Formats: sequence, structure tokens, C-alpha cells
Amino acid sequence: MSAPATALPHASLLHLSPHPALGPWARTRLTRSRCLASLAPVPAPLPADANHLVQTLCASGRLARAAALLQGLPAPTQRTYESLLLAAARAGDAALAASVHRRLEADPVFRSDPFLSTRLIDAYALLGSLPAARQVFDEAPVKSIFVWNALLKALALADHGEEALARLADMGRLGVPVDSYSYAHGLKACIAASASHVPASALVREIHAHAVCRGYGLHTHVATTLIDCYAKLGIVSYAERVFAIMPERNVVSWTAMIGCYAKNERPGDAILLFQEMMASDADIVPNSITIVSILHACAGVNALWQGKVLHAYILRRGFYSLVSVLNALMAMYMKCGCLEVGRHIFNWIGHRRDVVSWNTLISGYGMHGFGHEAIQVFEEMTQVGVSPSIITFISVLGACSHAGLVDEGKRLFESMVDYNVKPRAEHYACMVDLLGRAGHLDEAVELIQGMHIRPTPQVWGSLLGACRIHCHVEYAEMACSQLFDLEPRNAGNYVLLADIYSRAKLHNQVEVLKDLLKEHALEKLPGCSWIEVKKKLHMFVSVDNKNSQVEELQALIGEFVTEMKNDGYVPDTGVVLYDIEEEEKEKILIGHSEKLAVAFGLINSGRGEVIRITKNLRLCEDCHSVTKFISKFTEREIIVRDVNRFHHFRDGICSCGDYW
DNA sequence: TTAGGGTTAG
Repeated sequence: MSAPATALPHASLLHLSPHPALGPWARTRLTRSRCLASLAPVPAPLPADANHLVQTLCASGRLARAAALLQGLPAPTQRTYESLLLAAARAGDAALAASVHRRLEADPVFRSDPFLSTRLIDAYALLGSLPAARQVFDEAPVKSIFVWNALLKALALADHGEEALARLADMGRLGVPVDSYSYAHGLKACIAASASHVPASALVREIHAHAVCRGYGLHTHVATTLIDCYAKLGIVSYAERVFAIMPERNVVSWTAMIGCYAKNERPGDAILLFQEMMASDADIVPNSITIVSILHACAGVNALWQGKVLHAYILRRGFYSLVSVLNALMAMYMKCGCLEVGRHIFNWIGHRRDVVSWNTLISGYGMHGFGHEAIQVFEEMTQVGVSPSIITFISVLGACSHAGLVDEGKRLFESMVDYNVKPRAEHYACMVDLLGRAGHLDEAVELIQGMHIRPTPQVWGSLLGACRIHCHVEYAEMACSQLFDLEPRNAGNYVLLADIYSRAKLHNQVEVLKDLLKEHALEKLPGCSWIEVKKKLHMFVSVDNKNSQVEELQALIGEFVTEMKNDGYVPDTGVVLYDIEEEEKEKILIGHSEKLAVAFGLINSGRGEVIRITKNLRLCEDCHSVTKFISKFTEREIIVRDVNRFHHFRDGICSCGDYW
């Protein structure tokens, strides 16, 4: 069919050949603009700078045009191949990468080029095609150290840690020099070597020793990777040792060490290290990743004042344009009890919101007990076309669980398939928690028994937690028979079962469990609470004898307890597992860290101020009852964040409705 | 040519 006579003048002009009077520069420009407009056919012969044109198309994401041009290109340059491979990897276009690969294999100039072999391996690794990456390596005629390092990186990225370590060993055997890049990839591979019969910590230590012997132990990138590896393995003291001896620390190594503390439940130390970093050297300036890490640490200890200082810093440094920073800021406010400020930041982010922003808001509502609002945000998210992720469903199911929304949770769990999200063990753990807390224990057990994947400790842990609430001995024993096998060093499981036995008056079994704890030298995680008063963070440990004010604090709590007893309150000594007199048990209850923190807040803050506390464990029933009473008796608002959720105490009532 | 640190949940 011929073009209509009324075709637009500019469109028809594009089909004319460049005027012979035009110079070479103008002719090339005209040809390029036609190609970019995708209206002109591929010109033949190709312009003199066709390689440059392909590179420009790649940079602007017009891959179809770039790929078409490549086919007729008589002499692609190294840079052209590189641009195409990088663009294909970024766009997730595996077909394009394969087509460039085929073209390269037929090119006598570059088919043996080690530079392009590394680029091919990189591209296939990013596209998730490990077999193809491996094949490029095996067939590469020249295996430079770059090619080896690219393979190590690809294997570590694909979680093929054992194979990466085997290749690293090959390098030594074949006399290929190993450099700092090889060590950095090798260390990451240790963490990915989950199926290895050798523990990851032993692998990291071995490579660490090797790097030290070869003089790479203090290399900035190697040492920073070491800090991160030890952080992920939970060996904080080793990370500290590496950090301490680093001669030339930069912002990344400081951030890695701050992140190490934050990951390993030492947010207070993360904040102290950040303050040390700021005071240490004018050249070390925190970047957005440092800010995100430290905001996470502030959220961990409810350090609202420090978080507000960071908020001001974010504004000063212009980080307000970065969504990742705003997401972390939003999470910090919500975890520090300021739900509305978090919502305000979410609104402010506007159309730049990513899936993390939505997840943060959903989980924020969830942890504050606003289940319906969390579901509403979930629905809004899907309506505007954002695909829910694995974490979205964990967040929204968790929100249903905290609010006791059983039917809504079931509906959402069943809808996961509609969003192409396959339920994982984490989602089953959420559902077991939701059903179990609400008292549907039989249904929770049926769900576990029908799982298509092996139940993880989290799933059994959810069942055990529910059994503790409803004092169900039989199912608790079922859960523990799995948990003691799966995680024999987790003292918390033994303590929970002992608690259930204690409430069921099965004292002999309590003793058996206490003996087991002693036999395995397991220690219960001590209860710990934090409170920020007058811009300073204070920490309390249960039965704390170190704080100088502790006697005064306990006396104050004792007065409240006496008042409560007049109203019929009976201390819930069931949570104390020691075989001691009732009076002694009551003393232990008075020494619980959250009660000490509440009393400290009352004494050291003004009447109108909200008391904000964070606890590292679940709030015990007795502390819950006492805090409710204190909120009414003293007319103070008290907000406690425990390991699961928020409790807003006001006028003798808690926002959780005694359901947590 | 290549490499190191981060947010959302449980």
C-alpha cells in the first residue's frame, strides 16, 4: 500500500536522501536523527559513525534499533559490543545478549578479546544465566585475571558459593595471580556457600588468613568485605578487630561497621560509632547509605531525638530527593511511635513512591494495630498498579494478625496467587500466627501439615507462641519436638515451653527443661528496655542493679502495685520460672526492665510529655497490666514498642485491646 | 575493565 498523498511534510522528508550539497557532518546528523525517530529504514550504506550511533541508542534505551543496526555493521568496535551487552543486561533482555554473543563469536577481531569475555560474563550473570556465563569462561581463549574475577563474581551472585571457592582454588593451582578483587568475590562466595559441609565462618576465616598472607588483609575493599561478612555471620568481635586495624578507613568501611552493629541487635553501638565517625575526620562525610543505616539503628532503640537531628541533616545535605532515604526516615518515625509523621512523609514522596515506601506504610499501620488501614493501603497500592512483593504480603498479613482480622488475612493469603507471589515459609508463619493468636489452633496445625514446603523454625515458632497465649500443651510439645531439632541453641524455645508447663502446673517438666538449659549451657536473652529522656538514651536490664536510681524506681513501682492490689490486682507470677517464694517472685516482677523504664520516664520527664519505651522481647502480661494502671493513675500517655508491635497506653486502656 | 556499605518483614 502506497503512502497517502496527505502525509505530513516532515514525515515524507525523512524518506528523502540527504541533499548532495550537504557536508558529511550534516549528512550524518540527518541520518542519525532519522534513526532515532525510528521512522527511517536502516540506511545503507551505514553512516561512517554507525558505531557511535549504536552506542547512543544503547545509552537511550532504544535497544531494538541498536540491535537492528548491529546486524549490518561491518566493523563493530569493542565499545559498541560493550554498550550493547551492558544495555541488554540493564534491560533484562537475554535475547539481545545472546544475539550480541553470536555476532561476537563470528567476529575475527574480537572473538578472543578477554575484555569482552568479562563483559559477556557480567551480562549473563546480571541476566541470571549462570550456565551461559560459565560457558563463556570455559570457551574464552584468553583467561586474564579480569575474566577469572568476572566468573567469581557471577558465581557468588548466583549463590554458587562452593563453585566460586573451587575456582578460586583453581587460580592458585594454575598460578593465576589472585588480587584484591578475587578476595572480595571469594569472601562473598563464602556467605553464599550455604550448602557447604564447612561452616561459612570457617571459610571466611580461611580466606581472611590467605589474604593476610598475601598482603591484602588491610586493603580497603577486602577489609570492608570482611567486616560485612563477619557482620552477616554475627561475629561482631571479628568485624571490630578488622575495623580497628584498618589504616585508612573511608566512609564505606565506617558504614559497614555501623551496619554490623545495626544488624546484630546493637543499635546503640551503631549510633555511638556514627557519632565517633562524625567527630573523627573532616574528610569522612556520611553519604545516603550511611544515613539509611543510622536511621535504621535509631529506629532500633527508639532514639527519636537523634532521628530528628538526622532529619535536619537530610534537609541540609539535600538527601530529601532520594526515595531510599525518605523510606528509611518514614520507617524511623513510625517505629519511634510517630505514625502520623511517617504518613506525612509518605504523602510527600508522592509519585516517586516505590514498593518499599508502600511496604513501610503497611507495616507501620500493622505494628500500631491499625489492620484495616493497612489493608486499605494495600488495596490502594494495587489499584495504582504497584505490584505487591513478598514483603508486602508479610507486612499486610502481619497487620491482620496484630488486629485479629482472621477472615481478611485468609482472603489476602489466598489472593497471593493472583499477584504471582508464591507463598513462602514466611507467609505460612504469618498465617499460623494469625490463626493461632485468634485461637484457631487446629486450623493452624492443619495449615502446617498441608504445606508444600518444609516448615521452617519460624513456622513452628509461630505455633509455639500461639500455644503460649492459649496454654495448649499438646501442640506446644509438637512444635518443640521440631524446634529443638532445628535450632537446638535457641534458648527462647525452651523458655516458652517451660512457661507453658508452668501455667499448666506441670512443675516436673519445668524442672526438666531448666536442666536441659543448664546442660547445653544456654542462657535466656535478658529483657532490656530503652527510653530517651532529655535527648539521652537510657537502657535498663531486668533486675538492674547498675543504675544508681534503681532503688528509687523500684520503690515507685512498689507504690503503684500496692494501689493496684487495693483494686483487686494479683501479680502474674506465672511468668517467673524460678522455684522461689511468691514474695520473691513479686520482687522479680517489679524489677522487669520495662517497669524500670516507665518509672524512670515518670520521674525524669515533664507531665505533658509522652513516655516512649522500646523493649527487646515481647511485653509480659504483668508489665502490660501495671502499665495500663500507671497510665490512668498518673494521667500519662505511655507508648511501648515490644518485639512484635506497639502498645499505646492511655487512661488505663491499651491500643492492642489486650490482644498481642 | 572489575570490587566494599543501605531501607521495607519475620
